[in-house]
Amino acid sequence: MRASNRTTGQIHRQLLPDNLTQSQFSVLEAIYHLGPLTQGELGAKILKSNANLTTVVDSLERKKLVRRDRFHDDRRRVRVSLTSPGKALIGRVFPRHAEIVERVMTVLSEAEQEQLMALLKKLGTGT
Amino acid sequence: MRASNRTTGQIHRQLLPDNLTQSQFSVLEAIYHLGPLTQGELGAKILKSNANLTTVVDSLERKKLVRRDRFHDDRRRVRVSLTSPGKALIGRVFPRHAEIVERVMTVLSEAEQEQLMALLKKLGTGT
DNA sequence: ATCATAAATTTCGATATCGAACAAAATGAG
DNA sequence: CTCATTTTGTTCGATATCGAAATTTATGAT
Repeated sequence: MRASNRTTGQIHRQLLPDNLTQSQFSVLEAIYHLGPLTQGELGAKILKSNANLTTVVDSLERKKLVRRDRFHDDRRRVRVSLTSPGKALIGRVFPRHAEIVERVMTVLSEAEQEQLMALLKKLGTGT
Repeated sequence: MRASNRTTGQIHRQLLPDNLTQSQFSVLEAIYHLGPLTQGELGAKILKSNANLTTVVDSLERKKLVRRDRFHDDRRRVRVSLTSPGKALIGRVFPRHAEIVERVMTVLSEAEQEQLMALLKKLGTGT
């Protein structure tokens, strides 16, 4: 938990000036790199509940950073995509984010990073 | 994050029947094993802000699981200690908790657990 | 003794976050 | 086709959680 807090803490701090929470950032980043996604898909991606996704996407929509559209062929599903301000924002913020993650992780050598990934993968999937 | 979620998720699930959140449990557990602590000390221990500790201790106090006393020699500080129902509850819940952590962690061998601890310690302290 | 500063806690305002209950839409069995 | 079931998302009620401002108490310098 301490390692996790330290890492996400630094990530969160760099998002503050842009008034983004970690979840909001994660949603923007997911769409930025994967293209428009369903709320369900976003939930799976950022490891949050569907109920929570409703709230987070609401807040992003209020800020005009994303747009919601119903699918024509399955009207239960919502397609979440970036607006141009949203695209501009994440395009500006993401590089700094990548730098920070990079910097935090350089506490460990390449080999150690690989080891850590392997161990956490085991622990995370339970296999 | 996935590893952290899986672990804390299982911990949280076992606390649900007793209406305890993870933070509430962490506070009870800390006092149970270390004796009465200050809210500041509790915050440092469970890695949460002082503001948050006020809320968590409030909820535990409402349930009569802990007691708050001001120190006589420094009335700014609050001493948080277990009531007898609190002691009974944590005494009952903790063993199950330990089992679950144990079970989750046995996905990794002893050696792997040591490795993981060492790597996370580095990452967590930034050294 | 007095006052500026520091420390511990609380309050405030804003989101996050979840589980459960609900609504709407799709699907599949007969 | 029709109804039960499943899927997707929303709403509701509760707590967590933080940073910043406020409050109370202690401390140290003069």
